[in-house]
Amino acid sequence: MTIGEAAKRAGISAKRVRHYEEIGVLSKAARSESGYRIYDETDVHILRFVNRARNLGFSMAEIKRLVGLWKNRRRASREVKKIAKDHLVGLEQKIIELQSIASTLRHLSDRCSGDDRPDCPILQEIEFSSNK
Amino acid sequence: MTIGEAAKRAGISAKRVRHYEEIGVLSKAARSESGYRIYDETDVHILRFVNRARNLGFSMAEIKRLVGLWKNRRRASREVKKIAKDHLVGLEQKIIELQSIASTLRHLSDRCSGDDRPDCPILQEIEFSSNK
DNA sequence: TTTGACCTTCCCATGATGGGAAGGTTTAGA
DNA sequence: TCTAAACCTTCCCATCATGGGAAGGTCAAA
Repeated sequence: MTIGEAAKRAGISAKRVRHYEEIGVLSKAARSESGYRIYDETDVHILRFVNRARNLGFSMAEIKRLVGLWKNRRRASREVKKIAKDHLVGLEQKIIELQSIASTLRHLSDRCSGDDRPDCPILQEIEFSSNK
Repeated sequence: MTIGEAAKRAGISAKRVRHYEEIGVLSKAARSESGYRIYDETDVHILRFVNRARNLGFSMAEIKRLVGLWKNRRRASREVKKIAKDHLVGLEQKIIELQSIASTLRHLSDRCSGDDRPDCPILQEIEFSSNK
């Protein structure tokens, strides 16, 4: 099938499929006589896998490794778990950071009248708070 | 003072200061005869403000507006509060999304032995889960 | 045969920086 | 006074994952 068909079946854009080939997540596609890329069910399967991993927030570098491990039936599950765990740790840190920021903003926002008056604790606190 | 001094006092890099000028967060700096940018205390003050807003996760577009409002003593606090609230809503959505992803990953990770065996629920679930 | 819907490669843009090159300026010390 | 270090300048490239679009070739149906 053509790139457009494969992309549609995987639920992503053809642009992305070419990109995934370029960065090595997908191996180079076979070509028709006229130069069109040719895909089969296995490729669609991989593309779906990539898309789902992406929805779990994995970076393309991580996904590249995951696809490699996924193709290899003899890999140790340890490797996969390590990638997932590392990713999870990063996520958890990010969540804590965002929660801290959100909490600060809620505090500031609550104390701002938010009307026609110019007085604004939000600006004042951004202005005078310590860095970080 | 020179750009290096101003940057140091604000706790950021000189690169960033030039960048902030380029995107209009900072107005164009005066120049010495030899073409060096010249800064004063007010500029350092603004740079610190920008850096703090950045630490609160505001985008440069939002910061640009905040700096504008901050300079204007007659602005309505409503405007500032709206920017902060909008930002907060975005943050909260992001947090929920990351928490959902983290929860899925924890679940997957817990069920993977993570040893020499090849069986790996993580890959299996990424493979067969529905999209999104 | 024409037309429209594909496909190809290539370049540019995003956001907020950092890196580094090539070249000019200033400052401090020998 | 000369020189070397430590600044400064602009300009271009890279990040990351993706979209937009141009210019041009291919294919399938009418």
